[in-house]
Amino acid sequence: MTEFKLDKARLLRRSFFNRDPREVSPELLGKIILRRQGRKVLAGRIVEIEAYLGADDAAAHAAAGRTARNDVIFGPPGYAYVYFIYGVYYCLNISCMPEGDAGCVLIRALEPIAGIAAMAKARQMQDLDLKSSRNLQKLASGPGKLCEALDITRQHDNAKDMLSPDSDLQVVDDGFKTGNVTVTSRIGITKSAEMPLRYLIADSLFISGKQTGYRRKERGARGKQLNHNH
DNA sequence: TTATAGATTGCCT
DNA sequence: GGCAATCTATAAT
Repeated sequence: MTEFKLDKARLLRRSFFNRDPREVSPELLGKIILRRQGRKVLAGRIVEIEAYLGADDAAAHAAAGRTARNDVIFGPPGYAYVYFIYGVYYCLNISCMPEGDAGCVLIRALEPIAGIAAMAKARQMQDLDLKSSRNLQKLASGPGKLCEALDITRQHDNAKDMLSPDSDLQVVDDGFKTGNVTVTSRIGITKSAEMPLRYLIADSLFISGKQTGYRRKERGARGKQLNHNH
């Protein structure tokens, strides 16, 4: 588990997201999604991200052009794009690129670091032993799971500015440095499935998917280590 | 107006 | 590994 000090956390700058999602993704790993519920603070460190581009990316919601549903992706950077999938779950993205240009990053998995009991309750896991790492790994290790854990819905959170001091849904930096960033192809899509746009902290225990030794090994073998300076 | 696929998850065998 | 759950956008009638 990585440490987290709320008083050291600072909102990311707008310019951070005013770029291509492929540049944003590797740097966004290790940053924190913060949810305020009254006096309570729920937080998770980002350990897995996918980049979605514009017209050139058939898998992206933006590919078919601007609509009421995907409007946020074309808007200014740093805003939450929340969509409903399979009639069951919500997924959280953050808009990238200058206003008018499409691009976003899908937040795919979080390492829970604050408000864990509240997250467990939201996930209907309040009766489980939260000292068990196996159970902690189930809290937010997927795009649908993390939205449930942080109570993120389209109705309440779509088009919300995640860089505003007044927002109850923010992205912050507590100074944590990540290593071991790996890139693989994206999960669960059929179009443009070969593009290497999934970024993850390779040794994190909190990435999405079944937590079996086989899957872990396979993933590591297929992913490419990314060189980057921090 | 009706059909179908989808950036997922958890339960079933 | 298979598949149901169940809403939405978009394609096909």
